[in-house]
Amino acid sequence: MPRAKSSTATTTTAVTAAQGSRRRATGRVTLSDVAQAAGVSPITVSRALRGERAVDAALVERVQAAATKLGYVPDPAARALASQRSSHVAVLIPMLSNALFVDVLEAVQRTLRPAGFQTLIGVTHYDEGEEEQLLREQLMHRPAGLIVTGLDHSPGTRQLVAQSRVPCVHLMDLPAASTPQAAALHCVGFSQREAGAALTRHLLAQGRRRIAFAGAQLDPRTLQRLEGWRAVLQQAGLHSPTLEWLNPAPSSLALGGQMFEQIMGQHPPIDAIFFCNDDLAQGALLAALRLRIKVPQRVAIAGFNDLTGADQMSPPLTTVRTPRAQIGEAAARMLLQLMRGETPALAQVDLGFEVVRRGSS
Amino acid sequence: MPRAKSSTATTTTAVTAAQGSRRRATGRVTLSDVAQAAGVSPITVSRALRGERAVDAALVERVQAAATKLGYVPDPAARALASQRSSHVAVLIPMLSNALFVDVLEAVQRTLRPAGFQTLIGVTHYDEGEEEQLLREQLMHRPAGLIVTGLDHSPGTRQLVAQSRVPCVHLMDLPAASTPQAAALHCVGFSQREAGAALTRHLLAQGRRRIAFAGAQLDPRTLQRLEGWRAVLQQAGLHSPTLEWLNPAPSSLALGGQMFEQIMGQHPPIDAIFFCNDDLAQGALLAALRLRIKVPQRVAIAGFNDLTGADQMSPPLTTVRTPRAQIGEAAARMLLQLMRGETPALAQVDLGFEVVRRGSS
DNA sequence: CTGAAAGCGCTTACAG
DNA sequence: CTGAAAGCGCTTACAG
Repeated sequence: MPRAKSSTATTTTAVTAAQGSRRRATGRVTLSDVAQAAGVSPITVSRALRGERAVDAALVERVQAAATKLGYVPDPAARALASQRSSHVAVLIPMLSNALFVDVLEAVQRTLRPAGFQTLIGVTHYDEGEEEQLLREQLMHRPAGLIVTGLDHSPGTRQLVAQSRVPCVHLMDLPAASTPQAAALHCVGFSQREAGAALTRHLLAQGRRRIAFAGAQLDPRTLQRLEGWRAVLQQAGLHSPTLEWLNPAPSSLALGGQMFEQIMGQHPPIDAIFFCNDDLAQGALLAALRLRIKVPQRVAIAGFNDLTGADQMSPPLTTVRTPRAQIGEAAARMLLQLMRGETPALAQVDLGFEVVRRGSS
Repeated sequence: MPRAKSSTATTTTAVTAAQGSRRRATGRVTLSDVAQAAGVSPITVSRALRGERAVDAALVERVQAAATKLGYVPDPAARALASQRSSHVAVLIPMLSNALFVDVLEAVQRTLRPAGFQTLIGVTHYDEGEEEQLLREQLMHRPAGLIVTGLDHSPGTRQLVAQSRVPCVHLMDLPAASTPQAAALHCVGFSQREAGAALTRHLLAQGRRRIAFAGAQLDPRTLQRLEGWRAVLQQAGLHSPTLEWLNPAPSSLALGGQMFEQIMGQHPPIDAIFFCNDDLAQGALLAALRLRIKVPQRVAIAGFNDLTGADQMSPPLTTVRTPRAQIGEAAARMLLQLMRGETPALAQVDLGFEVVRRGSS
């Protein structure tokens, strides 16, 4: 019952208000409105609607009916203020122009949304400083969870994550060593190093001997593939630093074409090129067409990630298929568990990879 | 001064607390802490920090110094609850796998972030129902602004936007007719119809007479390009329904290849194909290589949007360059104005397009 | 130009 | 299993 501080002027209003549920200035339907309609206290409504157990089943039903009837919609801001936790999940990825991360994101969103979480996307542009700054901003919003790409971050970023105590899952990578602190990390990915090694072994098995590695962006995962390549070639006694072609510019079709042209000018001649990402490799394949260089006869070409178009090229591109959608989904599921306070069966999930042999090698 | 309900046991604590600023249970530095440190009231701190005028310059400085010293970070949830408005901007786009929208988004984020707004991305998958559902969820969060793709939406979506009274800017399109309600819309784009017509005129000018239109996804903007193409061909007396190849599946390289193969089987032969998006056209170019069909000798090929790789193809792809980054930025700027309560000089901004002639036509 | 009061709409302990 | 009280951290009128 509203206690109108009744001057005579306000009496009518007070009576009207007393008839229906009490209306706020904002006109919003609130928890109290639902409580009044259902004949229970607001806190019971809160519990019933959130599916908290320890509420009588009959009451839950009555409350839900009232909520539906009034068209009640919870206010996330009020919820966040009271509970010190929002329904946002912050996701940090390097670049949206790399189709890889679009697929990851799609899977993450598809998993998180039905559970009632909004995704807040931060694009770091492969820049540790920008990542830290983005994280700082996102943490202000008290996200319920965090998904970040990779395991290599600035000390500031690591500290922010730790201090925030927000559950966090890492994507696309696995810790190399099994140190105690590595074991504490939650992550879903595969061994980039192993994948690089496997593709290199494939090229060796095809009889290639002068296998170049062409890398762009030079982010941590690219460098791990490089390491895998290097280890295999060294073991075969076929490694030489002159086989390493590294360019810090972002990966793109055009850059792939340029690198291909450069590498093909090298003597003694290269007989295979492992590009660290499919867009580079596709660019190389297009350049080969322009330059009338036969692939794989003159040179074998392989890419990484099996992005759109890999199978459309002439010849179709040999590459490594990475389970990015599965990684996104598994990471989101693991995060969901962590946010519920549960402990995932496995803190570190290896989803593997697959060398896909096509015509280019 | 904290009024400790002092049992003897808590006395020490109370004294300690009285020395410093009063600490909340959460340990957060609040507006009140800053106020106390600066020797002013919380509301003055609020005003000073938000840069609201009508605060003495000297005070502003003192407040800012105190805030910095204490490491004060405003709580967005509290802010949103009190002001009924968050610092989120919701952005609705059809698909992240279309590179077009990645560029738009990048520009939007780059413009909005420095102004203190977080972007909430919703991917509609070109589905009106999903768009409406996403909008409903995002509106729960009381965004300060809204950016949506295109002008065609379900009645429910339109109503939600109108009822919410949240400032809204539309992307990528312009209203066709100048009805009063069209004039009330805020939008930044270009005429899809005109762009379709211009590209068709280009093909006609090259002497092509049997110009097919190959469209996928069949979203509103694709259909507008189709209309532009149709109008030009009809005027030239060269239109026939059999020239229209429409497929509702999502646009992709692979689909472009398939469509190309189908279209090339048609009699009498087609001498040019206008693909509604570059990925289709690129797929067609790749298929032409496989099938050894000469482009542009046997058939001219044109795309739309000038996406990555268009200039890398053999032959390079003729297409329409669309100013998507500029559109994203201009839309974000316009929204910024609207959110400040200002009226943009122009409610509808036409950023144009450009036919880029390359080797494929 | 500055402040005291009230309130935004929810949830967290604490009782019973 | 249910509820009354207090509080989350800010801003919106309303005064002066």
